[in-house]
Amino acid sequence: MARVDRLVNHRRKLRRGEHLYRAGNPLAVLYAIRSGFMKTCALHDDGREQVAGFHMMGDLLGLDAISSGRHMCDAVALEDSEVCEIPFAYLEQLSRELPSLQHQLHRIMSREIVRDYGVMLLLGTMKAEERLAAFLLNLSQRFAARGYSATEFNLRMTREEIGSYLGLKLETISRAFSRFQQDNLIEVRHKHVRIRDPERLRLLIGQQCP
Amino acid sequence: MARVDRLVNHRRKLRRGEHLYRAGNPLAVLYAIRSGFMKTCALHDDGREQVAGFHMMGDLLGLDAISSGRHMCDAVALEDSEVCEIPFAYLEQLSRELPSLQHQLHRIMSREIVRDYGVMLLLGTMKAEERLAAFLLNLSQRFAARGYSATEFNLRMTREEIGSYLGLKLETISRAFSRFQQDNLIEVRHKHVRIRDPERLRLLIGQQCP
DNA sequence: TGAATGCTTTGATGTAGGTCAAAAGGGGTG
DNA sequence: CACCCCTTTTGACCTACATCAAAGCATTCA
Repeated sequence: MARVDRLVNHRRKLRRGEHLYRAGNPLAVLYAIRSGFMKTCALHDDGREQVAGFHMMGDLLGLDAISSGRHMCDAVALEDSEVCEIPFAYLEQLSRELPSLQHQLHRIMSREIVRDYGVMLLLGTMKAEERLAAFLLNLSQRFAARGYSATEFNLRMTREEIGSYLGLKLETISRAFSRFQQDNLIEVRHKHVRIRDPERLRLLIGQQCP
Repeated sequence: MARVDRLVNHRRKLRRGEHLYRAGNPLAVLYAIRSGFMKTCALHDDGREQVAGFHMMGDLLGLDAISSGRHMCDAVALEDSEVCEIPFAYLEQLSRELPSLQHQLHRIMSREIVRDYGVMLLLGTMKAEERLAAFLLNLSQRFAARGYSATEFNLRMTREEIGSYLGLKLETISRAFSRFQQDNLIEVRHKHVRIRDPERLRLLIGQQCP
């Protein structure tokens, strides 16, 4: 137990806008988010980039770096945040001795793979409003799982970042928000969102494509 | 060594069109492809599905099932194939004793995560012809890594399956193929592809979006 | 071998979302 | 408190891709 404690010993604070790591940085530690809100950005050679995920308390970051020993994306704090640094070599060593820790690590990596499949489905098959609905419900569910309100929260990211994640332009996000508000599905005012009708929002996914 | 051998002891043959596993099946074994060609399909509750990846000799399948203990996608043989079954519990056990095996497993899972980021970029930011070019170059590179020709190969999947993977309709794929052929980038005749100008194909990615 | 079936190509037309533009709202900073 | 800059909203227009349709080819299975 003391050794597991040592695993999560080291803290690091980040100011809003600060990078936790950048593509190309060598892998030394994984990061568990203790508080705050972050995004990861996948980058293409030609300079294009896309938000690959939004991350909050409890999420583990840096798994992309294990394959090559270097990070393959950027991680940026969207608000002041605190992470705890987990030396990867030590994590591997300890997980050899603790089967439950080992299994937990595998489950976390697998969960990330499954999440990615979900994003592919979203990007490959859904229409704009479906994507935004899925995004909002996903956020809602994750806030709820952490003890926050499922129906009322502040967005930490801009419309442009939401758009990047969903493969859409910021104007499209803005229009979709307005439409959801018109239809009494949600209330949006700038970064603040209240979900008024989660059920209809859920229904909206899947009904749009004939 | 003998114990590692035992890990990859069990073979299974699949006929073209046969399912290796389906979403919902409990996780028992992972699968290493020995020969043949497969696709995995992510599914959404509402029945929509999308090809999440194409897999060939040497690829490891089933990692999506570790998180929940059940498979989260379908795996289907696109031609007669042979896989070898790797009992997951035994793999975990053995990797506790063999650090290099453990690390290898982690790298493979991480590589899948990185691959998924690439697909997100493709689906989120690229135009139709860029996607197809990226797809062809990726296939080419993987065939080359396995000792096959990088410039000439047979597609095992239909236009519809390529389209599903790339978030496009089969007609769009067909038109893009025709256009590439006109421009002397490739020769296509049904399933047979010859890449005539890999360099220009590579250049094409990134030039399309202003 | 030949009929059946599934795949592919190509054309004509429609539309969701992108692009461009302008104005308004907020929040951080000096 | 006031300024500046970043973000957001909304409108008008445009384009890439989807959709619909029909014909042409392969592959398969009897």
